[in-house]
Amino acid sequence: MAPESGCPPSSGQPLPAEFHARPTDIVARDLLGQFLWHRLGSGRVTGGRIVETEAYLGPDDPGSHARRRTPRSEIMYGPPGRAYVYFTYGMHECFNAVAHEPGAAGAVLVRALEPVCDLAGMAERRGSVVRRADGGVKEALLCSGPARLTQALAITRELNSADLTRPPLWLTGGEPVPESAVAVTRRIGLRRGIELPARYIIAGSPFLSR
DNA sequence: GTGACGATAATCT
DNA sequence: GATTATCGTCACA
Repeated sequence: MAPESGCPPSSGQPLPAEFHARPTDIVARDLLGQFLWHRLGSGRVTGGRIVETEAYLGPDDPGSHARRRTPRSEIMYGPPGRAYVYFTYGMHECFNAVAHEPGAAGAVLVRALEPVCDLAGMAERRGSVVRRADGGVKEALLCSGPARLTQALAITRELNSADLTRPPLWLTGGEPVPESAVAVTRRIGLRRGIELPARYIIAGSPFLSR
């Protein structure tokens, strides 16, 4: 699909809540190749194709916010298919999709997108770091990190607990990604639980973090 | 190209 | 009072 040709594309159907009601690591794998969209107050839709995710499990995962059940992590124990947006490092927001089996807890951190719709708006929100000397845009820097993509898509904590099956913040289906294109690594940036292989990427994508 | 470091505030102990 | 699921900048190669 060429960027900006029908944004968002009408072909993709919203992912149903049942998509998220499965083991968290399975959902993290299956979110690769799907689309994340945000309809802004202006009516404009911005978003892209998911190329990198991480699974964060329940109380037994030392790297997960859900290792303790607190007011912040409570949403990870709630119904699958909602947004978990948290604030960290004093300046960054990160977006997760709550995903787990009945009775469990967990969420999938979306770490990187391939930009598809409203690249100009993304560039504006991301600021001078994505601008080239000649005025062009470094597309690989727009959404290549969990805090970068929330900034590019204007996703804030106000969207915490939003229903991801419908606008203004929602997910739609894309072309399935074959196993041969998927790689699994340890998670990034953690102090605890970093050894768990729970980061899923579309190998070789130019839009990954790091 | 790589690696070190400071910014900055919500959340939790 | 300590910690943090990050990023941009700076030094150096």
